[in-house]
Amino acid sequence: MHHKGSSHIARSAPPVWRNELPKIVNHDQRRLELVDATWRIIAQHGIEGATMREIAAEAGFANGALKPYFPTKDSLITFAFGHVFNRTNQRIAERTAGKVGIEALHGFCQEVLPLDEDRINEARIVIPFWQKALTDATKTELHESSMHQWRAGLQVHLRQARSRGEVTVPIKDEDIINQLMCILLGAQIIAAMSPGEHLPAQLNAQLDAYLLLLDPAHAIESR
Amino acid sequence: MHHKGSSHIARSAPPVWRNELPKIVNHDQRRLELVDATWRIIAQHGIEGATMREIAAEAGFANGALKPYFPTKDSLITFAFGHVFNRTNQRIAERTAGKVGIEALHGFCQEVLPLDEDRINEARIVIPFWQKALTDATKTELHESSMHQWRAGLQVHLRQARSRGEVTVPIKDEDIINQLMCILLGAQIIAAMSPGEHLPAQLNAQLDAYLLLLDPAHAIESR
DNA sequence: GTGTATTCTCTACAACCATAGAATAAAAAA
DNA sequence: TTTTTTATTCTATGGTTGTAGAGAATACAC
Repeated sequence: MHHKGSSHIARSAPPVWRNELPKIVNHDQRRLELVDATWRIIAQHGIEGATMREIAAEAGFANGALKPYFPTKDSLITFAFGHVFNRTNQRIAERTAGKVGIEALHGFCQEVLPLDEDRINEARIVIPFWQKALTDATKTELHESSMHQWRAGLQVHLRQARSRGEVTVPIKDEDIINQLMCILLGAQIIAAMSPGEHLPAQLNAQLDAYLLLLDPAHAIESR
Repeated sequence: MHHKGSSHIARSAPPVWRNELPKIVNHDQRRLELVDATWRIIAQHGIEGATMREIAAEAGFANGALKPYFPTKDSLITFAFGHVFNRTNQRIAERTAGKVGIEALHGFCQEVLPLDEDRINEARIVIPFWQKALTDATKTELHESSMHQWRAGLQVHLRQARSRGEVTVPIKDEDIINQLMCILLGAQIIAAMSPGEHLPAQLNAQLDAYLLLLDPAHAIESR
């Protein structure tokens, strides 16, 4: 009935109850494989096409093989969304490590903007997530915590940029952060809806132009 | 089998074939009522809860009563989305009539930003539409034509603002328009996901701050 | 090889959906 | 009133979904 894998942390220690139990597959790794298949299905056929059967087939299994790892569909989807968020946040952390001010802001945004196929797919997955979060309380929490995390990160970098004189514009930090959040989320929609029309170069130019706006003195000089 | 109502234009002229046919309900008006019920259902229970039965019940009818007016669910949903778009665009047209330059840009954006409950609900409906458009070709067309229409409108107002000296910043029009589009779409997401946290005053301040950025000389003066 | 715990496949089922169409009600016309 | 046309309800159907669980297949220990 119960499966032996923990929900998040791989317990490699063998159970001491009775003698050795052979444990063939790593449950947590399998979960990641399934999430990866889910990710592929959603990116390709949208969330409507992400049925348990489709996901199982994409992962190379039959209908009921998912249950020991995700007892319900909702648990799978929630886990998948969380995983995409975590991956994005990890990329952000790596990219901004050791950077400060405008450079950190720039790196942060570049890791969210849909500049390559992977991140365009992420955007295609995030949109169904927003839709789900609109009606599901637990997913709303996940979403809000992520958004607050991003805002906090942007806030730190923005303060540093201000103290370094890289941002001189007389606008409240709150408004700048809101603008940045909107630009990031809006770009995800635009690029997810019509990729090909909005190439990486355009998104980059748009971001650079905005960051340049934050130091008008410099912007005027560079005219 | 066939219903007599035209798809868009109310034909009040009685058919001359045979004798007078009594036509009790205005089909086009009924269609709008049904779209309104659909709108309410989606805003309240999300697109997942928008089943034919729910929509019919919300409109005060039984299950099969919708068919003479919308032969299929897809036709209803598509028509509903189109109607929301049209309503937004009409509001924009009214708001920007007789205005030019920055003032027109400001009015345009204010009619899209989710500043009141109606427009927050519109945002809640647009998100499922994006998700549908991701996999449905005809809806993608509807979306893209709308986005191009918005871009064209913004372009006109931006050019006027430039020629009036209200926008002096050395950034390509294309980039500014992209930024505005992202701000508008992003704000829809943010406000739809967590209304209450992002009040109209905040969104207004954010928009004003951005438009002020477009004329740095003026922004610096006002420091 | 034999036994055992595990993993997966396969079938089944109940719920729900969009849709179709017959049956019924209503309302105007004669 | 009676007839005719329209409008709506109601029931039925085929398909799809998530979930459950029995059984076969698998891999390890002895």
